[in-house]
Amino acid sequence: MAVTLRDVADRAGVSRSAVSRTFTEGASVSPKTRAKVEKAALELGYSPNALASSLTTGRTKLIGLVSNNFHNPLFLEVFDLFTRGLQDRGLRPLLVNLSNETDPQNSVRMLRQYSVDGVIVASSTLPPSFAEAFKQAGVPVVHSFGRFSTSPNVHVVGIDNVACGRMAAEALIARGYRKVAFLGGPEKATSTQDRALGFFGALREHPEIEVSISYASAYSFDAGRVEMTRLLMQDPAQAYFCGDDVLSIGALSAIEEAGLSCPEDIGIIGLNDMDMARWQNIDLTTIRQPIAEIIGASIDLVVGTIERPDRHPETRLFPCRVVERGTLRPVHQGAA
Amino acid sequence: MAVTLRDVADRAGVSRSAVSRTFTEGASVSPKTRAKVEKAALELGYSPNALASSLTTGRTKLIGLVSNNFHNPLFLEVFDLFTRGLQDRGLRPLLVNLSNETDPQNSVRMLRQYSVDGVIVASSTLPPSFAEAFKQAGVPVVHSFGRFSTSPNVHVVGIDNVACGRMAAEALIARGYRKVAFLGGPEKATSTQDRALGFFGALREHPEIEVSISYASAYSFDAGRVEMTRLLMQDPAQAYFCGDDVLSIGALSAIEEAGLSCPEDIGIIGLNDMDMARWQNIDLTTIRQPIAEIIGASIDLVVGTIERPDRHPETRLFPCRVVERGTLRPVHQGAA
DNA sequence: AAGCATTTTGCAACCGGTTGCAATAATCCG
DNA sequence: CGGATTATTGCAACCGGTTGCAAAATGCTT
Repeated sequence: MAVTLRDVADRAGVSRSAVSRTFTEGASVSPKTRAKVEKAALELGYSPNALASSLTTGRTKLIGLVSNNFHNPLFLEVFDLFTRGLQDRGLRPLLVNLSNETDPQNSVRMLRQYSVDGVIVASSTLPPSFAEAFKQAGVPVVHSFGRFSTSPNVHVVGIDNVACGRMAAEALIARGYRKVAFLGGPEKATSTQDRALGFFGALREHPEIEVSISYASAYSFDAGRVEMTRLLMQDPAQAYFCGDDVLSIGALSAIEEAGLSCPEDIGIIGLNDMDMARWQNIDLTTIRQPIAEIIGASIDLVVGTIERPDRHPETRLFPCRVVERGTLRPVHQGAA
Repeated sequence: MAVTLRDVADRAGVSRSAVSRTFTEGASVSPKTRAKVEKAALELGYSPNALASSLTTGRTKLIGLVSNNFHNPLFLEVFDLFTRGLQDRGLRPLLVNLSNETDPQNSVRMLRQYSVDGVIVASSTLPPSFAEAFKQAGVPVVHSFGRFSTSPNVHVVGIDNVACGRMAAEALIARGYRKVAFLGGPEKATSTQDRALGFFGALREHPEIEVSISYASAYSFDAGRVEMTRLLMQDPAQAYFCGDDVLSIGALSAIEEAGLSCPEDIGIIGLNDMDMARWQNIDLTTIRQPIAEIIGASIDLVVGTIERPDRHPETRLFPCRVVERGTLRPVHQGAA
């Protein structure tokens, strides 16, 4: 069936070790035998079995990529960058979809059965304990898009959600809004809590500004739309900081449907800056998460931890910035 | 380090074979030894190494999932369904991102090194030769979202693009549009060509309707917007059949920006029915691809081919249907 | 209790590679 | 050219499992 080491060795008239060595970086083979082996390998169409070699080397170059965000368009970009980044380093992503799974143990067991070299948990909604379960099992792990912690148990890469909340508040203040609100994602998500913390923290210094809070049931278009529809029936704020871009677009839809317009009647600022946010018929003012940097750092960390497993857990947070578009009125208008 | 078969065997006081058999479906083990083994395994936290066993069984339960569509939101749904569907059958997707790759040989080699049991090529833009390269290499393969062929070399699952083109034309005719156009994706993509064929085929029976054709440079928002902007400066049609939903949204953006409105001034019908199409502020009339069925069938086929490798190549096409929303005027208005 | 059919079990070889070690070959040096 | 040094090579054991086969144990029948 498949052509093996032995076949090549026979045809080249050398030992199996010789063949193995020609395909092993930095092993000792004479140019002569190498040539013979390569010729035979080419003729037979041989390429070494990565799984068999992993048995002795202990490395599979497989990386578990675990996520539960298969409904947020941002994550298509995330998967794109992760797969490309891993491939560029000769690593292979084994994708795990956690959509209706909550217990980490199944994933841990499965990924250990496949001897993954490391795991990347890419999710802002999974609890820290999820990634920690991998660490517990002795698998190098980093939690991407995770929550900041001063004494982390695992590597965490992401953004400073508290700072983002503050940044959003400041953006609204600078534009002269006097009645603002936080329209968060699911209340229990730690990212939501952190952002609320920053948001209200910044506003505490501005007692003249009226603030309120509510939560959408999910980071989704529908949830954003439903919640904004509800808010509009009461006494809406002048501007909202929404949990993420998808939620924001749902809110925009509700605003439009109510015959109001943005930013004239109500301002919206989102978070993520997914590709779609720049589409001219959406044109969402939002806070940009530098996902390429986050993903690059995540890969660096997991690779680093594979090389030095005892490496100290580390948190890397990347700065975000407001991307000015069309759903918030310009700054100068609101100058006091 | 990791706990192995031998450790369990020692602790349970049985042979290694006994342990192996307890973890092998349908092997002969007495209840007594099974109990001993399970106890020991539990105490040690043992779970069998899938890769080691694949060496002898010849099955890895790894499936290569190959795609180059990491910028079309539809494919997030596609990846979600594929990963879930594969997981449900105990298979593991090894994701391969082909974004800037055109030569299949690298992917073939890599996936063979990992002894994948099968490969799913999920792409509407890759040529048939890509999937065929896997077949050539003896790897069971199915091309999802591929092109119809009467004598296929590999399994193909998708939609009948010619029929979709026809369906789009009929939808426009039924709504009384007298001047219609095809706004395709990249001209060289076979899906584009097939749809154009169906579109113009249906319109041939209606010589009273004026038709024209143009192509966007990619299946992307920007490309759709650019092309529609160009079209609007000339003598635009009353309605357009766009290559896909993303392209359509780009076109909508251009129409809106030109101060025109949809469907009053210009009608648009897309293709795919990705989740976003139903968002009320997009509300795109489109042709629905039944992606869940396509993906289910793809998985069935790849699994079937793994079991019977000599299975005859097969093409499965699923019917599409028009999803009535807000970017085409209603049917009755246009009744002759 | 003996005789026979069935299960259960362990041995050992094997899956496709890697690698330490000792033997062999090549190279260098005076 | 001989001896010392270094590079190359093959053997054999091993990685963590599976499996055919024959021996041992069990169950059944009379």
